Parts: sequence; C-alpha cells; structure tokens
Amino acid sequence: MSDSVVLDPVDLEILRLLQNDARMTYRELAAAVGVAASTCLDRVARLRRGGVILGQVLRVDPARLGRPLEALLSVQVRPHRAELIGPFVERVRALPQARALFHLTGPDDYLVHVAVAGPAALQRLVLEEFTARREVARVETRLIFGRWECGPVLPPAPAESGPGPVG
Amino acid sequence: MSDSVVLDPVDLEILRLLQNDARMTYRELAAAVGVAASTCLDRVARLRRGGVILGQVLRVDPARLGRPLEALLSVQVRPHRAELIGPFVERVRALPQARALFHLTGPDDYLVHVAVAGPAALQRLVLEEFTARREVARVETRLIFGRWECGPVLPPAPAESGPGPVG
DNA sequence: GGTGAAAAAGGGCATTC
DNA sequence: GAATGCCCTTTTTCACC
Repeated sequence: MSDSVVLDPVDLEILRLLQNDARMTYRELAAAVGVAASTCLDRVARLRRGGVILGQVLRVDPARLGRPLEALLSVQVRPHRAELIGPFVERVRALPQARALFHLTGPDDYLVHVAVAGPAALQRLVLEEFTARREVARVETRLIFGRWECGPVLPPAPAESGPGPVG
Repeated sequence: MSDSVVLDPVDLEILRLLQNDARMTYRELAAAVGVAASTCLDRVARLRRGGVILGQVLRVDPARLGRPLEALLSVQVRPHRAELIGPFVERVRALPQARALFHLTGPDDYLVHVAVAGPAALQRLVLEEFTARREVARVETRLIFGRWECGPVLPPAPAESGPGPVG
C-alpha cells in the first residue's frame, strides 16, 4: 500500500483493458499492450501492491437473480450524528437488496441503490427497513429506468495530450 | 442467454463468494461451498451461459488514479425527448470522469456519478460538459463523503428460510 | 485422474540516474 | 555502480476434458 505509485501509459492501458474484462490472460494483455507477458505480470502485481487495483469482482445481473426492479432511495437521517449513522450504514449494507450506498452533501444524507423483485417488494423495503426506523426522517424513492456503469475512470486513448498527473 | 436459469443454494453461494473475490480458484471455491471442483466449474460455466454472470472486472481506486473527489450530478434534460437524450447519454458515457449513469423517474432525469481531481476540476466538468449544453436545463452537484459498493444482491447466508423465488 | 495451458518465481541483460 | 524495468526460462498450479 505504498502511496507513491506512478503510472505510465503502459499501466494505464493495462488497467483500461482489465477493467473491461479481467479474465484476459497475460499473453493477450501483452499482445494488446505491446510488452512481454512477464512484464504485464510484473505491472499488475505492482498495481495490486500499490493499491491501485483493489480487487477483481464478478458482474452479476440482478434481474437474473429475481430482482429486475432497481431504485434509488434518498434518505435523511435525523439527527445526523455519528452514533446514529454508524448503525444505519451497517444495517443498509447488510440488506441483500442494497447494491450501493453513498453518503452525500446536501439535504439528503444518503443515497441507496437497491434492486428488488417488483413494486410491492420495493414498497415493503422502504416501509420496513427505512421509514420504520426512528432515525430516518425522510425517504424519497426514484425508479431506475436504465443504468450504465462506465467503469473506466481512465482516458479511452492511452496518451495523446497527456492525461495529467496520475501519480 | 437462456432466460430460465434456476438457482439453487450452491449457485447462490458460488456467486456470493465470487462477487467478493473473482480470483478465487475453483479448488478454493469447491472447498468453501462443499462440492467438487469440477462441479464448481460446471456451475460457473452454466451461470455464464445463462447470463447471470455478466463478466469479471477490475476494481480500481479512482483516488490512486488522480481522481480523489467524487460527486453525484443530478441533471435535468429538457425537452426530455429521445433524439436529445441519446446523444446526451453517449456523451456522458464517453467522459473519463464518469463512473456511472442512471436514468431516473422524478424531476431530475439523470444522475451521474463522477470522479475528479478536485473542486476546480469538478467545477470545470460541470460547466463545460453539462451546463454548457443546450439540452441540459439544470445541474445539481452533491459531493460524496463516502461510498460503499455492497455488491452482493444476494442473501448473506446461503439458505435458512429460503431466499424466495430466484429463477 | 490426466493433459495442456496459464500463472508465478527466479535470473540475466539493458538502460538510467 | 546501484537501481529499475524488461524479458526469457523454469517450476508450479490451475482449468478443462
């Protein structure tokens, strides 16, 4: 977890490719990037050690798991104090319906991304797990029509005018 | 891509484990789940074919890539017509700062999750890529204090009273 | 269980500061 | 001349049948 990880164009290209498909072999990676496979291995190991690569996870389709309806819940927690929001966060994270949780600035303290079986399940989730709790002052529910996870965070082209300081 | 994928507790446990760490070997997976490694292989292949498993991606730390500040932008696109929102969505997805994009019900049409280098970069992004566009009627920016991606979407325990219909 | 392939591990060579 | 990065080779492990 050294905090002085400097990234060159090769690192960026490796990250970009692996973000799209982490199952690529080092051979394929090497061919695409233009270095030796062992070099790719070294680079990836270094990025792992440096904390740039946090892990490798499975992308699963919630609809195929019986949760085709997704929504965002804006939640006000009042009073907004540490001893209340700690348990709140833990409780939300433990919900199987929860996909993501954001602590935000602004009038709504939290935004919760959930996936449920349908409208009835959504209603039940909101009523039983959120508004029923004393520290939850307000919940606003918005349905998700469509969602795009644009993983990159990286410039699509490896380096043209330079992506700026990334060390 | 058959749409009749029925999941049993073994499938759910496999998915749950691989969602936390997709680098697990089939041996480790088999030991954890309590079945043969070849069975795990078959199950995972079936889940891939069935579209339950969409892929395997790298989790990267945006802060280590020079984008330590994250925010959510609520965007109103007016008029909210298909010929305007198509290009808008494509444009947003092409931004290297964009991490996710949601199309929502409610007064705000889109929610964009972005990661930037700092407040100045955020201001520049909002002004140049959003409010400068004619179809963007309003942008509301909220900073992200903290974020938890609770990947699961699955019950934490494999099966106690039954996770309900998930086929 | 067996086979072929991929991932680690180790060492040599070049380049740089 | 010490260090770093790249590449090749070997060993080990894993995926797949």
